[in-house]
Amino acid sequence: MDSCILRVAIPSPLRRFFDYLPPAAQPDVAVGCRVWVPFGRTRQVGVVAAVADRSELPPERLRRVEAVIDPTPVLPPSVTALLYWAAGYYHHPPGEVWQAALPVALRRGEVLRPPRITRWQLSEAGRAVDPATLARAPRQAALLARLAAFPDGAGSDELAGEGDWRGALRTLCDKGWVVPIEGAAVVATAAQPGHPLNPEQQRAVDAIGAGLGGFAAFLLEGITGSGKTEVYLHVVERVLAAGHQVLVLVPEIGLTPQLVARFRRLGAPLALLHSDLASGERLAAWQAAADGSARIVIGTRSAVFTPLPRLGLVIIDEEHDASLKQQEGFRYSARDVAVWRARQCAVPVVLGSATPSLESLANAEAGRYHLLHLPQRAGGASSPTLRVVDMRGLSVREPLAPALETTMREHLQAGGQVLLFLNRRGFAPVQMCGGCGWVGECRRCDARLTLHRREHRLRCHHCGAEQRVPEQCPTCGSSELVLLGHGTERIEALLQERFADHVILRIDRDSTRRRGALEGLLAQAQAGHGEILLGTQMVAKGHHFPGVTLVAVLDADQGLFSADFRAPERLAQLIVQVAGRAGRAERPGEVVIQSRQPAHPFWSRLLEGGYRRVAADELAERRAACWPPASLLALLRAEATGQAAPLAFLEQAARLARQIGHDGVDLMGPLPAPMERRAGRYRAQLLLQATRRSDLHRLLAALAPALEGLAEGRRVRWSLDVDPLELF
DNA sequence: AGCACGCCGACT
DNA sequence: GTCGGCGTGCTC
Repeated sequence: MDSCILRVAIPSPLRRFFDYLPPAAQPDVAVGCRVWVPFGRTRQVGVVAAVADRSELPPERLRRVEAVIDPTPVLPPSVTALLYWAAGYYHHPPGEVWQAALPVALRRGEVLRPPRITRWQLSEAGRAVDPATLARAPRQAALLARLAAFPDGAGSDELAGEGDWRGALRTLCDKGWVVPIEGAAVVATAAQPGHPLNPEQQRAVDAIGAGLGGFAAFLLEGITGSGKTEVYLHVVERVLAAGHQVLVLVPEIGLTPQLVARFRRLGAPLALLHSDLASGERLAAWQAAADGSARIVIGTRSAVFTPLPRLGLVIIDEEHDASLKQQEGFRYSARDVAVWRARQCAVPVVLGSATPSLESLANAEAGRYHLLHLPQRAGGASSPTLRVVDMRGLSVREPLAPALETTMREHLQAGGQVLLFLNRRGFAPVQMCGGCGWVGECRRCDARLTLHRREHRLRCHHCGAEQRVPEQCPTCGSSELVLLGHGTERIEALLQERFADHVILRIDRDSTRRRGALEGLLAQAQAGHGEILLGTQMVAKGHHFPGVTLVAVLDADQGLFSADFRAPERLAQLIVQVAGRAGRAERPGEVVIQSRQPAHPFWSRLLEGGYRRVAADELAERRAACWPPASLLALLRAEATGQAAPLAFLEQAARLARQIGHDGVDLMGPLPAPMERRAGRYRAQLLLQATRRSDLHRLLAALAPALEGLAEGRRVRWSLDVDPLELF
């Protein structure tokens, strides 16, 4: 047989593989190995995706692989198969898909070495240091104290903390108090006993346990505090005992320190994979997963592609969370990829959430997922009560209803903490001239500028642009500038007046910009020092505030009238997740929702039937309106500095689609994006909708490669989003 | 994307 | 006379 052909995935936006001849000295190269290849006038790292015996190209056009980087494949056949599927499903260029599966160090062509990382240990001298001498170096003092708890040395996972902890660590090393040691990337810790299960938890563990050894998908719906994590842990113990690995996907690792800590207590070697790791650490963790030494792998989105030779179970925590979907470039859903992977590897997958996505609920209804329900809070804590406070009749300048203030005082008096939720940061979202009606608008976006009073800036929340706050109206010169609306900064100021004898902690992107500030504020809040906590999105996810007995949603109406068909689902999820912060301990919680639309049916559904009732009604509405999950979407987006180019490209795309034939697929648009101009670029989109997956795929399979050839495509930045979450 | 080629305008 | 703007072509 004549020499074989290597089909290589190369990072480029082109939707195809590239064929090469193997090096003359090495005719056999395995699928999954990285290779250096000449590509155009450059040199690239590619991954062998297939070995063929012939190429569609004439032999004289084939070039030769320059060097084979890996003696054995970095990607096993199972991951290669997963990537083929993902590239096909998302109609994304394979080179970028294969690249997404590799840690950055491997993308650059670095050679794999044994997975060892640096751990740090106190030296003799370090153990003798009197902490008092480090009073003016609090980070060094904190690190020393933490290191004392790890006699065998600690990795950066254990040491990461506030501010420039790496700098502090370097100083300690320079002083000779801390010494680096080379060690395995993952180490086992002492196992600690778990908690006993209640009957529902036990049923869930038994059901999942019965599914081990084959594919099955479980939707674990457990209200906050119902003990989902405990169910995971018990199943994981069984998987570990059978000698298998577990993959745990989480939306953001920073939000799940408690989850990670509890998995750690199982005592099995555990690797974390997330974007905050230095590239060497990430590579070491990836290798530990790939060589099987890490038994538990907890990671964010891209961890779904990690090689796991002994995979026995996949867990997706907070499966409804939008962070599981990549929002740029290769726009994959880590949840959906994970379910496919579990099926391919014949292992069970558990999707956990207190507020499951409508997609997953529909899958459960259709019998594709087994629904496991944890209806009660573990440990007998009672669920919070919800109530809507009518804001009608109250001046728009007043952000707090008197009834809410009264309730706040009651809870504070009883020693409870109060958590106020407002999804709008800054002082005021609009600055307007009382004389002529001028409002501060962003020069680069179709958006208003938010006033940030402390920094004395007008800031655009869409592109980050900043301006000085004008003293007078730039149009008419009037000095009568009024502020409309309330952001967290303004509510904070108001609370400081009305609740002068209480501590107020504001937790939003602005108050936590400094490194370590979030950890500090959270620690303070969780220790019970902050009597009133005020926060945005940030407080809705993950963190527990055991002292909170009252949660109030200050402006819940925003999501009620949005053009986005997912808005009600998101609003319900947000409110239920925020409500879950209350009454975690023995004290029952109370949740107050301020609304100027108290009669809206959404509220009665949520109050009477909880998340499940809202979800059921929304699902019915989606089916009536033929939105997902009753239909399938793909969104073709385009943006450019000029207004016409995106629309022209999409018109051309729509014409192509008609040429190809779009039976079973509706073309909606092209239309300018709801916020047409953002960061100086005009944006437009073409929505494709189908009831059958096969119809949509048939069209996209022909359309996506054809778009690459469009001249209009060179004048815009375009991308294809299969199963889009955001229609903007 | 990343790079090179080629064809037109405004400069030393 | 060139430097450089971006439209176009190509990548096994």
